[in-house]
Order: sequence, then structure tokens, then C-alpha cells
Amino acid sequence: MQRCCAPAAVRRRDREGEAGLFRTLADPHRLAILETLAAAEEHVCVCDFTAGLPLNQPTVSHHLRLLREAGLIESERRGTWVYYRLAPDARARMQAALDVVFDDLAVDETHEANTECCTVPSR
Amino acid sequence: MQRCCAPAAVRRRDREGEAGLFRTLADPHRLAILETLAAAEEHVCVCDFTAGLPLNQPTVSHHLRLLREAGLIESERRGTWVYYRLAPDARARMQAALDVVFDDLAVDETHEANTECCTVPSR
DNA sequence: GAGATTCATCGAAGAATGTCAATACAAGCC
DNA sequence: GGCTTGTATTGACATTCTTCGATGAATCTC
Repeated sequence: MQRCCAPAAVRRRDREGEAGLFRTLADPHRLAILETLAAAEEHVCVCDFTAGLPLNQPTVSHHLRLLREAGLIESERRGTWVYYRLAPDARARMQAALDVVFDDLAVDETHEANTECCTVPSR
Repeated sequence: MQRCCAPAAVRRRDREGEAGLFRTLADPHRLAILETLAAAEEHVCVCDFTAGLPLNQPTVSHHLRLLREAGLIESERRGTWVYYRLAPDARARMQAALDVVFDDLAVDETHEANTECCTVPSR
């Protein structure tokens, strides 16, 4: 009787934070905002997003809030206008989230002895 | 009368595909599956996921289907068991999606003349 | 063939999300 | 002060997502 596979493969670390970061990027309009901010040399006015995106103003504000709460962008008020810019570590944090998933780091911290695995056919 | 900012900042390219990829990673259990497959040397049996994740079997199957439909993982049946592995280009595709957002490439393809920008205060 | 096991699919319930109209808040101007 | 403009928040609705029980499909053993 053999196991179907290596006994304890499944990683069980909590990836809620990384999943939340990816969820923040899981909307094309938020990607457009991030892409705009990443390409902009200066801060970008909210009014540019309300004018440039096919969304109403409250929806734009909603997406900006989600990005801000995720720590990916930062805001600054200048008089009547509010300007947004990419957070300095935005890209690094997204890259780190990706690396956590695809790099085989931290080997012994997440395994669990899965002693009731299936058996393998003769094949 | 001055503009509040550079006239045509907002990117308007369709990022539905990239957003869909990020949405696929926007769940901690799917991240655990990907992380497991990335760390595994061999293919991983579905039974390992149903045993190792705090989810019922139909839910595990659902997540595997989403990952498979996104092209991030591949399946292979061996007799009764089904084995999954990371798609060869999975990481590269996620990296490309990230780069599209944060790299300032393809400068002239996405701008739109936003001629009705706000004005800037004297400051 | 019948029965058992593994995995996928279906259908439904609850939660989360995207969107917008209405409204509130903040700042500048008269 | 009141008025106007830019932005944020609230409340509601429709859609999507996560989850699970029930069921179906595929394969193996007897």
C-alpha cells in the first residue's frame, strides 16, 4: 500500500493578507487607477479620474478608498482638490505577495502530517 | 487659468484580463493551493487538498476549477485519482500582469486627451 | 454485472462586491 | 454669512463569489 503522493503537501499558512492585496487589484478600474499613478510623474487629481473613467464620482471615490485602505496609494489635499499618488512600497508589496506564493521559501513552517492520504494504483 | 495637473493622465486600456488573473489569486485557499503546487516537486493529488484544506470536497473542486480555467494549473487523471500541477507559465503570467500595471511601458497607446480638467488654485 | 471510491457538477443560501443617486463634508469665493 | 465646487459617505440595489449538500460521472475491485 503506497501513498498517492508525498504525505503532507498542503500549505496551511494564513494568506489572508496576500489574498486581500490581490483582491484589491481584481478590478479593471482600480488597475487603471494604479497604472495611471505608476506612470504619472506628478500627483494625480481625483477630478482626472472622475473625468477619465467611465464611472460616476462616488464610484471613483469608492475605488480610491479601497486602494488607500490597502496601502497602495496615498492622498493629499490641496485646497479644494485631492491628489493621489502611488505609495512608495506599493509595487514591492505586490511583488512580495507574488513571491510568497510562487517561491519555495519557508519550507518547514507550513507542513502538516497528512497521515490519511489516498493510496496509489499500481499504474 | 491653469490645469490642476497633466492633461491626460488616466489610462483607459482594457485590463479585464489582468484583473481576472488577480481575482483568481484573491482567495486565501486558492493561494494555498498555488503555493502547495509551486513548492511540490511532484503532482499533487486532489485528495491531498480535500484532506489538507478546511473545505468540503465540492468547494475544493470549485477552487481547482477556477484555477484551471484561469490557466494557472493543469490536471491529469491517473486511474481513480486526479493530480494537479502548476502550469509552466503560471508565474510568468502573474508577473506580466503585475508588470503591466507598475511598469511605465507602452506610453502612447493609452492616453486620451482629457481637455476638461479642473483648474489649479494659486497655491 | 454490483458496489465502493474519487472527483466534478448542480442548485441554493449567505456574504461580499460594484455601482449609483442622494446627501454630507470641506474649501474657496462672493 | 451664503453660494459654488470638489470630494467623501450613506443607503440601496444588482451582481458576483464562497460554501455546501445532493447528485452525477469515471474508475477500480470483486
